[in-house]
Amino acid sequence: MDADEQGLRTRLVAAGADLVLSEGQSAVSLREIARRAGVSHGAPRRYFPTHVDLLSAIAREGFADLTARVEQTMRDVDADPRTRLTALARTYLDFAAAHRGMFELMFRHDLLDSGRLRLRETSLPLFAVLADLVAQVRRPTDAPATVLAGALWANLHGIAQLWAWGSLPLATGATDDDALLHAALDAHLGPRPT
Amino acid sequence: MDADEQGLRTRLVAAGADLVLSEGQSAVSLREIARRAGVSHGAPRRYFPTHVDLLSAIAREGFADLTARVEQTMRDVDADPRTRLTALARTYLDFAAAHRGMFELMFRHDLLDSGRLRLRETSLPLFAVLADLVAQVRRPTDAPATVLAGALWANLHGIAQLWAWGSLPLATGATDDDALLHAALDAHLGPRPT
DNA sequence: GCCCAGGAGTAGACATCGTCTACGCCCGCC
DNA sequence: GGCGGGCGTAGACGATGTCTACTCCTGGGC
Repeated sequence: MDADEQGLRTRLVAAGADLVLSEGQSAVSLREIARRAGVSHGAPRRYFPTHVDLLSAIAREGFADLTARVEQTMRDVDADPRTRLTALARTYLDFAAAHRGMFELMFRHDLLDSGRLRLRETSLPLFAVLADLVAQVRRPTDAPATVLAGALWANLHGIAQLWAWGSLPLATGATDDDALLHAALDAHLGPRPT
Repeated sequence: MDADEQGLRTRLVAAGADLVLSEGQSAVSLREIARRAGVSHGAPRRYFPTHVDLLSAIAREGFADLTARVEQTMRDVDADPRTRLTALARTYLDFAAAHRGMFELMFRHDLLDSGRLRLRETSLPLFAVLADLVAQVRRPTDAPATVLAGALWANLHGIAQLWAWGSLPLATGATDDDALLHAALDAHLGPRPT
């Protein structure tokens, strides 16, 4: 099962993922992906009717990658839910910073709206992991579990984007995002138990 | 000072803003903007060396619009800082929902990174308004003021994007974003005083 | 009154892109 | 052994961003 032996569909998605990771979103053209995969510019069309379909498949790969990283993190840290949430948040932020182009692609609204490959639903397993942990640490006076989890996800997502985009470093003058991460966790989940 | 009498530079930015508001980001091509402004496709080049420069000017217009809306909101609501923060947050979310294409353009990382027109700095006045209010309601045990404000901004931004993009409605099953907004405010600023 | 220098916009060329269509090649099956 | 269909090629088309050569017009100096 060498990489060269895989189907063209798989190779196209892999080439696109490589490309967006290394060169950014603007480099992910149909024709460049086809070139990297060693096929003509018309070849992708047999598997992906439009460019958007191919990009959606690449974005799915991104969600799969992020989900896998989170699950690996969940295997690596101990059982305390709060510790696990902190590690999950750290993984999310690190992913966004290290794979900015892919992170951007994953949340392109035109891809999400296109409904190709049910891209929007692809984030649900990830949210489920977060929601499960949130439910374990939720205090009675907190918002309902799904609201609390949604608000926390949004906070992580906002920090990830605004930080990676450079807006938050500029506005806060901070040099790393750790303070923001812990501020968000403390705000939504209560102060970290010592 | 009729609109037709303004300089081409102004007309191009206005045409681009109209376009991104009504047709979305993919419609904001150099040539289409030039067509709407009634000039040839080469004309914008005299004022904006590249497409990115023109898009950055349009995004600046977006930040100016959002800032103006927030300031208008600040004039409309009473003096209680917490009430003002709630109104600010509501304005931010409404703007993102009502002007999705512009909101998206304003936070395109390639525009922010290009440094054209110091686009990234354009969000600072807005952040200053938020930070000022946050400082007024900050409790002694909270995170430092800039961190608290940054975390809250990120939360608002995350809710705005994930909600407008459809991810949060899908994940939480909610039909409006009010619960998320108040959950975020309560989390960062403490429960709303009755 | 003339000239002319330079700003402002036009128009065409070029490479690239996404999409569409017509065409070949090759492998397996009867 | 022939043939049909999946798989990929190749060329065309319109659109885009950028570059360059050009035209037009206007205003100031003599």
